[in-house]
Amino acid sequence: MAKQTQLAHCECPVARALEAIGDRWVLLIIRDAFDDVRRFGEFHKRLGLARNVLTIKLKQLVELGILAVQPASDGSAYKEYVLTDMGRAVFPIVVSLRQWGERYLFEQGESYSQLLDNDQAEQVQTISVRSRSGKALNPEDCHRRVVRHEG
Amino acid sequence: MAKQTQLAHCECPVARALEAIGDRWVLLIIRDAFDDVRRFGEFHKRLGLARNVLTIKLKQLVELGILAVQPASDGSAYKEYVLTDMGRAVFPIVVSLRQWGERYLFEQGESYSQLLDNDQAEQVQTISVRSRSGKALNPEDCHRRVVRHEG
DNA sequence: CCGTATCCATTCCGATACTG
DNA sequence: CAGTATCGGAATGGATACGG
Repeated sequence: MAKQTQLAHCECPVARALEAIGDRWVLLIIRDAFDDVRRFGEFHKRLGLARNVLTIKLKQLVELGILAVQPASDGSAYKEYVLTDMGRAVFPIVVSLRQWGERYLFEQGESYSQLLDNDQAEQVQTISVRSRSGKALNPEDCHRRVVRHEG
Repeated sequence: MAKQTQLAHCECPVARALEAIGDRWVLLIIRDAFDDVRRFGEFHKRLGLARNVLTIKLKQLVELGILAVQPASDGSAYKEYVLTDMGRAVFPIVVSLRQWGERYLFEQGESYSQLLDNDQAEQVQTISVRSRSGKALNPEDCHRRVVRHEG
């Protein structure tokens, strides 16, 4: 709790982001939401986590503004959880995690799921950090400076 | 433990990546390593976590191959922890977390640290997912397919 | 200054049972 | 099917004390 408060008020955006979504279940829920999963039971089935935990995580995500609750599209009595713009903006985080995992965490011959674009059915580009001019940047090509947020 | 094993053997690279580095402290240690922090005491001072915890996290990161241990560059008796190529490859993950945090987690007037490139001292590009042809892709423009890892 | 070992509080999570 | 309430075990992390 003390730690959470620290991070949440920290001026490092990385720390704040981790405070919000730096949680295994939360990121996996968002990953599945990108796969168009919307229903409680569907999340539950795919993730295999306890239902009470899922309840809590979904609630957190709604409070954070990452998911929004909608009436079910099929007319059933239940809710659906859909990504907001803020939630959809997590996409590059999930994809960069994915690409790093693909690259370093699989042995020869193991199978894994790849991300393809719908148009060409080709793998997406490997995400990289780029300068305004488009040059790929390594960690040592960058530095940090404190500024004031102007909306 | 049961959960960890599940995720670690899962064929989803996102899940595996989270299993490895989906931990607040771990990612914050890597973030500081990008800031050229190398020493135990320096990590400790900047992160403010308990020393025993730091010991464990550093050991994990070394085992994973994200950090490597070196003799101290200043001739002192102690170790230094430096990023490997695998560790440096985490850069886009940290930067995308940063950009998402900047965008959604700060109020007007709050200050935060920004990432600039050394050459032009301009903010880096906002990270996005792109097709081979360079087109920006939204989550719904993509799909997944299972393949076999060929080195 | 670096790192480890022990102890304890808290948190997290799964299993289960229950409600609508 | 969707969601809540309770409980117990496991893991996490902080404080502290100790050794290199």
